[in-house]
Amino acid sequence: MSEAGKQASLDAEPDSASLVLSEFLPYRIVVLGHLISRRLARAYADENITIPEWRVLAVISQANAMAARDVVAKTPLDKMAVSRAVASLEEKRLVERQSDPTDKRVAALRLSAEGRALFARVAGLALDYETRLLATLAPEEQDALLAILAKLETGAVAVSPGGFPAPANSD
Amino acid sequence: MSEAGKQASLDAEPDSASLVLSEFLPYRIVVLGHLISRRLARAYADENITIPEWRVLAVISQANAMAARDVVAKTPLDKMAVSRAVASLEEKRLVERQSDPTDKRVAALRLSAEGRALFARVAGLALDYETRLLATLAPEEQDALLAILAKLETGAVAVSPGGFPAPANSD
DNA sequence: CCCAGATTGTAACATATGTTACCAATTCTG
DNA sequence: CAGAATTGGTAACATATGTTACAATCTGGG
Repeated sequence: MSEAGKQASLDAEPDSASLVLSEFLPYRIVVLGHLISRRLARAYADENITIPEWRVLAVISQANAMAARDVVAKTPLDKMAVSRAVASLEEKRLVERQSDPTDKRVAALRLSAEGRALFARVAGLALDYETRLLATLAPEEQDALLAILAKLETGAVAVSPGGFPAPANSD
Repeated sequence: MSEAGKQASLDAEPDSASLVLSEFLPYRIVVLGHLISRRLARAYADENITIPEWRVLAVISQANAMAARDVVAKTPLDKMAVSRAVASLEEKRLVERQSDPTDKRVAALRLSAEGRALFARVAGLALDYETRLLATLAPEEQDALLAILAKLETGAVAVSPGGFPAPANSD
């Protein structure tokens, strides 16, 4: 009932094109991401803000004012996540919301003075972390990383496991 | 009450070393990770397994049998996550658990035939995705990426935002 | 004008993940 | 061989995240 001794022997190497998790590139990138994310979270844990909140702060800080939908556009957060983060930031008096008279659905979001101060503090730590992280790489590697990241950011969206080119809903 | 016109003007570039989220390296890596994670999830969504479950399958598949604690060691999942994933996999008859007579706390985990088959299917898609993703890079870049990843994996653990060298609890 | 979409944001629920505490089994120490 | 300390695993709760549905606008034809 079998070809040449090809039964599932207990110690044989797996013949289905082996996938070893620890060497699987996408997995390694994902895990690295989690790791970095957790390290960074320490920089704002003291300030009592979450990751989505931090992202919202960072994006708003780049403009004088911005609608929630713009935060959605500039961020991997969906609108519900932004809604929650903004609500929380507003309670903490870090963000102020001023409703737009010409379109009552929208409200302009801007950082309060405290919000700006908090952001500055955290940004300092974050940039410091970035510097330290980059310092573990050789200068050529740092350049290479930027180029590679840019390509992967594009590629990861375009490419799909099945082979089909990315279902309409393109994150 | 001030040096040369250094007040916070509304349109001035932020003088606290500006952090632009979209150019912030750790952020980019984290987001790329999420993106890849979601793409990959499509490969097993059809098979109705979650990410932790997939990881457990992948790790177990590399050995004939393995205790839950070993999965914890080889994975970024904590023991609770592994416990849940294993429970679910057992219900789906993808993993079998055989308690160890010499140490009744431990149970050997191994893939069922169906588990092995499912893993092979998904691994195929996953490896395919990896290939496609890598194909967006030039050959030198592919090599560079591996080297860089290795360094960052080490570096991200060692380095902390504050400057202090990594609190005991080292993920 | 006014109605058929689209857009912006939130409520309310379902899942998933993290945290703490704990039990049972084992090992260590004298 | 008693405790005491450690280890493997899970229960039970708290929190976070994802999903669906919807209310309140707004917009663009006829």
